[in-house]
Amino acid sequence: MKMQERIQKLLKQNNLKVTRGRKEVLGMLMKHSGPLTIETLHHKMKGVVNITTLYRMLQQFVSKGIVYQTDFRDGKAYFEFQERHHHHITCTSCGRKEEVRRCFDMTFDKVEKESKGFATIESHMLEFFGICKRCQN
Amino acid sequence: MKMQERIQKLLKQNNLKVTRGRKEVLGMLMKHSGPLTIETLHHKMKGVVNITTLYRMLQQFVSKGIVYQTDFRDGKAYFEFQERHHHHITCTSCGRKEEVRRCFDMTFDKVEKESKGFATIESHMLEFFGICKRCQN
DNA sequence: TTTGTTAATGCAAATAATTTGCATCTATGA
DNA sequence: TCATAGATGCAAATTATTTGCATTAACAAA
Repeated sequence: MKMQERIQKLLKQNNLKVTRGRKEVLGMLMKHSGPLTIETLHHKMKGVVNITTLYRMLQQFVSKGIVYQTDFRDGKAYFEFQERHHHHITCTSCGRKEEVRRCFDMTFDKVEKESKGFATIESHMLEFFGICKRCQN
Repeated sequence: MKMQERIQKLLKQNNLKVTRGRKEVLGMLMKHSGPLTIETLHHKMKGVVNITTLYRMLQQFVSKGIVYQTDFRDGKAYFEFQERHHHHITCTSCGRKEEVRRCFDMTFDKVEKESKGFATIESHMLEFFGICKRCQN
């Protein structure tokens, strides 16, 4: 399936109007591998969408589960479209990031069952921090 | 062991000077259960430490592994002193939080082994999001 | 195709979070 | 007691995020 077609489907499934802005932003996230800040994303899309709209758009994408939102302890939010769900390790010295392909979803089912106040877990965020080999030398 | 004694030990072990500010801040984090923002912490300690110092202090505590830093997708950082390491579920509707006592450290060892670029994982951050039972009704 | 409704967007401004530079002070080891 | 590196405070700058409101565009129904 072509990307534009896929984006259209994805938006409709989530009751979101198919606008030029959304198509472009989702497209950019799909093409780009790795998490992006709003600022960077805005830069990459110069002129296409206002930064306020970007904030609102991404909030929606995250709440619909289309986009993964995460945090690398540097004071800004990161967003990533994930072909397969995954996480990251970040070097606390240089910021280098590596994908963590391992999936923890099975363990997470147990969290749901053990919770008193929550019936459903919709999403999670998991990030690792360490010193990369390059920085260690 | 008394709390003040414990704090002193904790700071010395981490090559941090034992200052009044650090003792008070760590003490406050220990007494309070649950994650706090810098803003809230600053409020609770009115007059004792400057907010800039608080930022620097907490950054150190986190990098030394004394304090757990996390993120609840609301644009600010949260800090928690954890007697036993744990995580949280947050309601995306009302913000209510519940502790997740389950420990994932065994699984995380595997992440370390499987990584190419990182030899040691120093910390991680794991947060769950969903709708709490109260909001579901 | 036209129209009405509702959601989406842009813009300007406000607010909130975090960082920086620099001068001063203080904990601690010699 | 003294020297020094690290810790702190203050003011200001920077960066991230949100709000209110007016305008526009998507799309379902006529």
